[in-house]
Amino acid sequence: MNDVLVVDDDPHILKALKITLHAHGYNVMTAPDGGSALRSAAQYPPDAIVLDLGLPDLDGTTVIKRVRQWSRVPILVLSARHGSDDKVKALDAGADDYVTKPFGLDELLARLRAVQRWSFQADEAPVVTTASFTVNLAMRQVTRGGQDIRLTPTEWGILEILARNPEKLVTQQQLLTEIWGPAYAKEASYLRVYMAQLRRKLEPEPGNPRHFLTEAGIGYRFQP
Amino acid sequence: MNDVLVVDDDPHILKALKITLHAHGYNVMTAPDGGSALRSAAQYPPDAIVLDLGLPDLDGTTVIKRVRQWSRVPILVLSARHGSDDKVKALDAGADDYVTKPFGLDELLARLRAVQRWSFQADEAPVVTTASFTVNLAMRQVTRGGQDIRLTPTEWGILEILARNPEKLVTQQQLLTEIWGPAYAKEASYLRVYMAQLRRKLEPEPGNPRHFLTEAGIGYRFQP
DNA sequence: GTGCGGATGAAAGGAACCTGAAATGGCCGA
DNA sequence: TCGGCCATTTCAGGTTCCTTTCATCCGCAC
Repeated sequence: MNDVLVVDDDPHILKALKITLHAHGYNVMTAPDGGSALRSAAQYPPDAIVLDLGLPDLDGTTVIKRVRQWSRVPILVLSARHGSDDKVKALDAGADDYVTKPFGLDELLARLRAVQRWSFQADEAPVVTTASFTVNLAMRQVTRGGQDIRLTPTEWGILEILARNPEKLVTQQQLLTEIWGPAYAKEASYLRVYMAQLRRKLEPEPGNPRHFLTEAGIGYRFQP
Repeated sequence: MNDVLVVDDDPHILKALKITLHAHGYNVMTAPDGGSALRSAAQYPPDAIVLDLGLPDLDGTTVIKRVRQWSRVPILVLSARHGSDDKVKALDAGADDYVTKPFGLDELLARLRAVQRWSFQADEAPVVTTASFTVNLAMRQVTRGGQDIRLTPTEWGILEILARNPEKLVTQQQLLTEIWGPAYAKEASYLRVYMAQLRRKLEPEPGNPRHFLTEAGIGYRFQP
């Protein structure tokens, strides 16, 4: 709930914002231009975007419109331009707030809190179903034969990644780095422990898995 | 969807705003001070409020807080004061945007559209009922066996978030950042204190909760 | 058939973490 | 001054995680 993507072409401002936001508990990602901002937002969807309008590659409103095609994440625009024309365009493109430079950091933080208040409860409900169980990603809930299955945080982390990539082969490194961090990329035995627990809780026949398939030496595949 | 309540003590501004907004398709109600604004908003709930901070009777942030006790209607603040302190206070009291005078009418209209975008989708059931108690989100009231239950502001904040997301798993971070701010995202022990108080007040068997379920290491789930 | 290496699944123990309950001091408004 | 609310800490009990060990399985070369 605290991932913020900050987009600005000035590295000094980028750094200053990163430090300030981090000091207030946000987990900050940065991008220096529109293209990388869009890529970053697609790969790691943030919970808010702070966007400078004066980018080297893309027009600011273009970035807003592109993001709005697939996400309703709150967008807070920073700009040096005071013209009301720019403000109207950015806001109507889908921005949620517009702050002109220079701005107070207190104000920026307060506005960030304000735009985040709304978004918190507005996300979609993707559901993945198999013959044996159902995974509700938004509710973070797994049901099997009408019964709720209790999963530990680590078990859920693995299941979530697999369920978001059905039928795709997910490598051990991907899972390890996502859940334990890059330093654990070689600890494949951890995966075996938790895959076994997932199978025990969800597979009808844990010894002969039908949904969590092992690809020896490479990774795992989730078969709905 | 177009009823706007405009609050300002200057009759000229009031009239000018009324004409402008009306010309853009809004149905405008007006109030010259905080007291009548609150009465008007309660009697004819508007779809947005444009609020001048410099009112003769009540402090602006007081008006915002009072409205927020029972409504999430978008509030757009107008003010002559540029100080960031006023902005932060108003935004944290529950305002959705803050415009300093003098402002362009185009900008005001664009910001009004921006804050209204969110409220479109926010018409959830204002009353949540469980086997043991009833939560009235709009009236900020909890009843149990016909008796009103008194909740402290923090307790209510937590209950409100959980009740607006029934059956969904709400993470500790979500609760902490919503209520205490992002900097407190790690203080999970605060949550335990207030969840225990909520359970004591609302659960039939506080030691064995049926409605406020703990998901160890992740968060809490509200089961109606 | 036999031996071998790499990888897998099962099991287990202690460490680390999470939880609910309770208690304390500070702050603020009545 | 008092009472209510809040922030913060401590503690015991329980759960989850990390890590290692061991038997098994599979493909492959000899």
